[in-house]
Amino acid sequence: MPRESREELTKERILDTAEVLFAQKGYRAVSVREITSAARCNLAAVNYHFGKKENLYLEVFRSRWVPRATRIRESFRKAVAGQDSLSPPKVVRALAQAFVEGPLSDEERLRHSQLMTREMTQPTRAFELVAQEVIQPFFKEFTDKLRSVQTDEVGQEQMLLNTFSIFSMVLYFNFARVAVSRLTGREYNTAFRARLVEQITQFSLQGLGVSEMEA
Amino acid sequence: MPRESREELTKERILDTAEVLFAQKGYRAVSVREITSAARCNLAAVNYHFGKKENLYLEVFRSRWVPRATRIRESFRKAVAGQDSLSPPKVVRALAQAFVEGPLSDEERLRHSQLMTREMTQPTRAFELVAQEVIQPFFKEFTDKLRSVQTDEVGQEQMLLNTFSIFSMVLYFNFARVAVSRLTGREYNTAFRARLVEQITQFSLQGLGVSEMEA
DNA sequence: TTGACATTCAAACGAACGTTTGATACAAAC
DNA sequence: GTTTGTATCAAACGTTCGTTTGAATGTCAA
Repeated sequence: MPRESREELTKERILDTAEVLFAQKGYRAVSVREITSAARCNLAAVNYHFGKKENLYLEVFRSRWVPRATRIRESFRKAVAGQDSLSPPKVVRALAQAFVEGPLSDEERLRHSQLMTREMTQPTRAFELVAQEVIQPFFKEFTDKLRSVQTDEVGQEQMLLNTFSIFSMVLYFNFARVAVSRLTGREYNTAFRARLVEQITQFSLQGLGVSEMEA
Repeated sequence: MPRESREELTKERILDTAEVLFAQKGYRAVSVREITSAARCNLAAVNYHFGKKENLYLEVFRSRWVPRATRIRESFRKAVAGQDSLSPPKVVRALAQAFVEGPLSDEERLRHSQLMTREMTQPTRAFELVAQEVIQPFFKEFTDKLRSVQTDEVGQEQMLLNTFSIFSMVLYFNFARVAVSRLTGREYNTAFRARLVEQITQFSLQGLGVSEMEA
């Protein structure tokens, strides 16, 4: 086997597998043995490639989660850049779409918000990474964009809280699928996701005090 | 020692301790040894009183979480019952207040939403309990109350999604304290909680399409 | 006082955990 | 052909886990 390509393969396989399992069950509930056997490699491979389990968890965020978040962000950026004339409804809808219907597959989306929710409820060393490299810049970009097209003056803190409100819906409708599905009786298929984008967009726009003239 | 009172004491101490630890760290991250030593009792006490660790977790929800949810619900019920004339703003504000400023202490509130968020992201056997005995009836009570004072006709599913939207904010501002505090630079004190109630109320009312004439 | 029952306790059980070790295989460098 | 460095592997390390055991303690009814 070539010296580097095969190393890469195993390492990548471990990262892919670990991300899925960590998202599904959480850090503590996943054993190194479970990861390595699912990734079809030896138990010692984790310690060889990452030193210890905790480093693997961090590397999952660095090499998988952050890039995915970047894809979402770029999806939002392109959506607003592609418009002739921008308006608050368009900006908000672009955000909701980027997260709920965006570039991610459905599995990816679930994994993404599961990992994120975990770090928000019980932050580990990965939270710093998430906050600094993703949440903070993304929040800034969104609020800046929104402020640039909003007519009435809105304070910094008010703007931030509004963003949190919108964000809470986006996150909730992703991570609380079980509860939402159970209570609405609807599955998370394409139609329902489109419905959720509509809900988030409309509710947020009105929440922001914007009349919904244009789509 | 009297035969029953002391049994109660140990059992109750275990439940209190277990709830705090489960909420903070999650089921897997808390060991039986950690619980029993924090509750100042013997390791075997958990298995004697609850059979096994999993049963203890369930009993925490039965004997601690559900009653607390009931207290929140009654706080909401009294708030709307105490009004002379009801209006959507009053109903929504009653909900936000019940959750964010309600009958719970700040620690209790955090514990409560931590446990709930955990069950929503990765449901265990406790989720059925939470869904059946708390979420479903509370959602029904809230939507019924809101529908009774709303002028325009709103469909069942739309109503449910609106409730989810409101609920997502309530939950998010509780469980994502770390992120919210970090990004707003504000601590979760009385003043900020009042600010959050205002945010949730106003955002939701507008989201519901209600003009905010009365407080 | 005696017997039955409830509760606590120290000690140990086997299983699973994260991590380490030393041997082995193999490709590239000399 | 020998050496060097990388990657994989089975096996074992010591620790911690949930659970069990059996003796000890205390309480109350008979």
